[in-house]
Amino acid sequence: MARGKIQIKKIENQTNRQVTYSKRRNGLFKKANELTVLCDAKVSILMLSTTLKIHEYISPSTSTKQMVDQYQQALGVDVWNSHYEKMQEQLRTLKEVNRNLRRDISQRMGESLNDLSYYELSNLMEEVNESLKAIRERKYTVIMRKIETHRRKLRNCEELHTNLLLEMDARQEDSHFGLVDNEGDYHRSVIGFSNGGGPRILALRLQSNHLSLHRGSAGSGFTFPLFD
Amino acid sequence: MARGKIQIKKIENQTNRQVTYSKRRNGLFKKANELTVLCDAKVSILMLSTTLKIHEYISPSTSTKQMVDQYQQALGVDVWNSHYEKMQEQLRTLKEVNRNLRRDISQRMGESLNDLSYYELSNLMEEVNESLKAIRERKYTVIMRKIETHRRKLRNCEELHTNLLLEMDARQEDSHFGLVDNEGDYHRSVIGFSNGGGPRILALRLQSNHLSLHRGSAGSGFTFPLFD
DNA sequence: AACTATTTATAAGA
DNA sequence: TTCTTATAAATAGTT
Repeated sequence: MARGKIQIKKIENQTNRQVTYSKRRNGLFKKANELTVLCDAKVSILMLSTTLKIHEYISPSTSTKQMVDQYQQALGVDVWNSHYEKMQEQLRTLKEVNRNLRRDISQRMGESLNDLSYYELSNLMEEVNESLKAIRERKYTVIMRKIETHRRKLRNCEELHTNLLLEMDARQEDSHFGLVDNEGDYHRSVIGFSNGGGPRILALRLQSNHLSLHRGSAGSGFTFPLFD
Repeated sequence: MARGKIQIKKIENQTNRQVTYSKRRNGLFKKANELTVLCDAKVSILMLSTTLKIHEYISPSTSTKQMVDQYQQALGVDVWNSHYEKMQEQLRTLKEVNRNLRRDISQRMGESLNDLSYYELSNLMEEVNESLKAIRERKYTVIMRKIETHRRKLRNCEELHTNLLLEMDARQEDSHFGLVDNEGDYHRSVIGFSNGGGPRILALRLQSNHLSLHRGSAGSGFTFPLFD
């Protein structure tokens, strides 16, 4: 159309093609806009290049959505159908699965049993019984681990307590000779256990007390009247 | 653009406007097609005139539906379809519910217990135990009803059997006097129990036999070694 | 991105 | 609507 006529066929030179694409795209959009204004029409253009880039023109008075909606209304063709149908199918399936899950769970909870035969009830009972065993076992594991942890904590605290008592005794004995020297030692020893200062000391004493009460009631071999 | 420059603004003369619309529409479509061929691109044009007529151009290698699908996929926006959005929301919710149900059911089956605390395990165990009780109770109800039904059937059959025997005896006795009169009676009495003819009689006998065997092994008070 | 010779589109008229 | 045609606009090839 300028500096020589061209054949309307694919431009093989890639660079050239992209330049032409860009120029003519602008031309097309400009024409579309002129049409929009001159004729009070609505235009929607979607373009997809070989590089898979999308460009669109849409008349200012409308939107692509509106255009497509009007298009499909006029043509009676649901452009969204494929998506829509897939989603509906998904919804149906999910609802079905959901229903089944609810029925299952309900039966496992001992409800909605009226439709089950004797055979099915037997199977269900067997299964629930197995589940109960599994849960009981897991509970047992958890409580055993807890006990072990507590026992270890207790041993640590006892040790701490003993050490503290020894420290106290030693300090009381030493205090007859002089306060200044031993104040340093006192601090260092406490810090060795609690690695903080001031308020921590009170906390330590309370903890130790608390645990020794436990020890008194439980003895060396624990009993668990509430569990199992 | 010819025979005089024009302003790009709405053409007020209606006829003129429609002529221009038609001409420029063709021009636009021609350009779109050239672009399609020259640059191997895909173009979709939707146009809506003031007279509410829809015109479209679509590159031969694609379809409007496909273009719109690709457009929305590329933009990742489905905002323009409220219905679609609602469905997506629904899907999300359902999936979430589903996940929760699965977790719940899984835990009730004694699986996936690792994340549960001791307290939760206790509650779960209590619940499953309650469920087990409910199922056992239901099972008991079902079996009791079955037994009752069987007992009733048995009683009926015994009665039937007795009546049949009596009939047989009576018939044998009567046969000394004449066959014709009593054949009618015989049929009536059998029909009274089986309301069919011929082959049914054999069936009745077998059933009666079958049940009497049961009675022999179970006695008057049933025992159910397999149940509960 | 800018230029420009040339082609193409099209406004107005028929 | 379509054809004609003078002229505006678009653009291919070049820089």
